[in-house]
Amino acid sequence: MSVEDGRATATLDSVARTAGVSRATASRVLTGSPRVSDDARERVLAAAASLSYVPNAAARALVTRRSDAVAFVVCEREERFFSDPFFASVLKGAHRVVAASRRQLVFAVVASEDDRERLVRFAAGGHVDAAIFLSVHAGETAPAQLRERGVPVVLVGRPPEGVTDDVPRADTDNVAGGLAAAEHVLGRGRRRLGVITGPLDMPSAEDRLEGVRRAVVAAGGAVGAPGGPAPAGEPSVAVVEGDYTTEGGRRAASALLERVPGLDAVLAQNDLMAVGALGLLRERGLVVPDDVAVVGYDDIPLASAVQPALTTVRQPLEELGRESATLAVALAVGGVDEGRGGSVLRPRLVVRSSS
Amino acid sequence: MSVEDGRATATLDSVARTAGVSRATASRVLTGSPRVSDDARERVLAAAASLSYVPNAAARALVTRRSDAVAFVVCEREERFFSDPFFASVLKGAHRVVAASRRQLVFAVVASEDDRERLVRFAAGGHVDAAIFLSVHAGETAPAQLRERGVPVVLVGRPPEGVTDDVPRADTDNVAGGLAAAEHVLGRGRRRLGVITGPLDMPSAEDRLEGVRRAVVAAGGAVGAPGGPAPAGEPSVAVVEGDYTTEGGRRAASALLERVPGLDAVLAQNDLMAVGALGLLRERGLVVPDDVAVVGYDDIPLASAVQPALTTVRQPLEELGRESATLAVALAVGGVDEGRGGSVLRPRLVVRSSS
DNA sequence: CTGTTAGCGCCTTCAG
DNA sequence: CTGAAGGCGCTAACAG
Repeated sequence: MSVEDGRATATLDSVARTAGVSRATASRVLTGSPRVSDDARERVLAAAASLSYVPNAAARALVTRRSDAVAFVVCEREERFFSDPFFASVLKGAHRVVAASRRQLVFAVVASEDDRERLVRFAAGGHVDAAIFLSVHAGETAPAQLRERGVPVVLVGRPPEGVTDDVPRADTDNVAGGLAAAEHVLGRGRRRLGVITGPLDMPSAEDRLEGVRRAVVAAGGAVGAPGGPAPAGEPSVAVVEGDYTTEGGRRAASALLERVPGLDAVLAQNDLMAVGALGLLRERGLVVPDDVAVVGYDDIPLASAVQPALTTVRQPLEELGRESATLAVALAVGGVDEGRGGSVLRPRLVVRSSS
Repeated sequence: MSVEDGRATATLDSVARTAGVSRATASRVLTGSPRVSDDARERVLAAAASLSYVPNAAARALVTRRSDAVAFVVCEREERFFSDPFFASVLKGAHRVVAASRRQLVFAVVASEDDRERLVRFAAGGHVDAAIFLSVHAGETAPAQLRERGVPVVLVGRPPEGVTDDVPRADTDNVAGGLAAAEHVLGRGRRRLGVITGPLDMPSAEDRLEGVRRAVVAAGGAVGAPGGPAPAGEPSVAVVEGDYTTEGGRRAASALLERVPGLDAVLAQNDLMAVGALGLLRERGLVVPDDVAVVGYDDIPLASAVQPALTTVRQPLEELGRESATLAVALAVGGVDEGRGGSVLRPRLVVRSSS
């Protein structure tokens, strides 16, 4: 500890002075340039330590045009964000990668127009070198605004029409996931399927549903005719929109029960809704899987903890986070997003006792 | 849209030029100074819009020494952070306040030494004007480091010894909370109490336990002698350390059952552990509350959803977030932390059917 | 009300 | 290997 520390924040100049070198040399040491004598390096490091020196990020960013931070932006209200472990897993994967690149992950919630505006100023203003967006709903303008202002953007999941064209993204094959779930129950003789979708303003919901449709059609069934009594043996599908919450799953299951006589399989587009359905079915005196099979989506920890354990379509969530972060870091280095591309991960059906 | 936009990011200078005014005037308009003619204002605004101008945050921060951002730092691994709704509620309250002050809330996880170092550089470097810390464990050095470098710090909850002296904070009265829980069960005739604490490297756990001790002593009981058979009618307390997770609650409840013959009340220091205890007790064939009363802490949504609904000590979580954010914003404006103080909120017992 | 003039702290050529 | 010098984009006095 030097005689006087703290107080006025140390600057590169003060470090250089107490080390007895020029600012340029001090800068070289602190940025890790090799062209410095060991002697000078040592003295600068000592001075910096004794002064608790931390480089002024603003000054540095002004000249380097980099902040060494990456934003992780979730376009949902806090409740949703926290109640669904989906986000936690993706964030975790992203955090790993960003931290490994020695960058700071800053995490923001955009739930209102005000939030959006503020985030754009923050990010486009230079506080982050790239941004990862999750849960992008129809009409979300932030990604486009950032791109327009030169901030590289990565999306997790396929964005709705018109959000941005041709942005790098990390995604899973939702059609394949829906298909796998439906084929599974059809293969076990289920015929009257009910689907509980996510919010339909996100393509992931549509895609998973599309997968189900394909499976049903391939099995010789009709789609979308919820009412009419289908010939025995011919599969049918009814669809109810949910909201990715447990409570929403309950409501949707109830609606399904009302609309589909003989319902024998429920395909929920996330595990939280599947759990809600499980609860409601039990209350109605139906046994899972004997009377009704239930399949979830995501494979969050809860899926294997409930009774009966949930058959579900596992998404590689952490990997999704890692993938998106890897893209973001690459773009942060490269400047704009000439990168394109991205990757599509494969979901995998995990069969447990609910089906 | 002007003929050429995007491309080279717009600067104040380019805005001023296309508006036909000086940089100073443009700056005045953009920072909301009143001393500008309507005419000039209009032209500058138009120019800025047509160029998609966003002020360079680094340049601005360099001169104003403010970033208009506040950090919300949680010192936990991602899992914990997301699995306990406690954090979500506090974050939500903080987000409200920070957003209302037109600042960006940036949220960071510090789970490793690397994370810590990076955060200190990020925050002390000027990317945020203040930092709110949650879940500060013994030995956490980040708050002190930031203070030393001139960044105002606010703590949620009382910090362990030696983390920082005399930092403004928002807290609840944990002794009162523990006391209320214990008095409640004692008042209903329970005599063999078991406490499942949180991690004991945080004072909140110690404080809640202290509250229980006081209640037991006041009721003429002995404390800490888990083994020996106490005279009938004389209350006793056994203590097991938990980790704030559901699974940890199960384990702790099991340990308690083993160590305390005739156990008739479990006081868990958060709801997640109480739920774990509930599950284990049921498996062991014990009926809640007939055989054993269970009391939780926090009052997260799950508490009222489980069967039987959990009696618990409600913490005003969102208010805790609002309080801490209010302090942080005040400090961000005022510069350093001459503020001190902070406030202590009162928890409240919510009686449901588990006791 | 507006333009001119200085830097904020740092990195980076460019000479030595 | 090191020092001197310039400028990143913006705001804040200071004159006009």
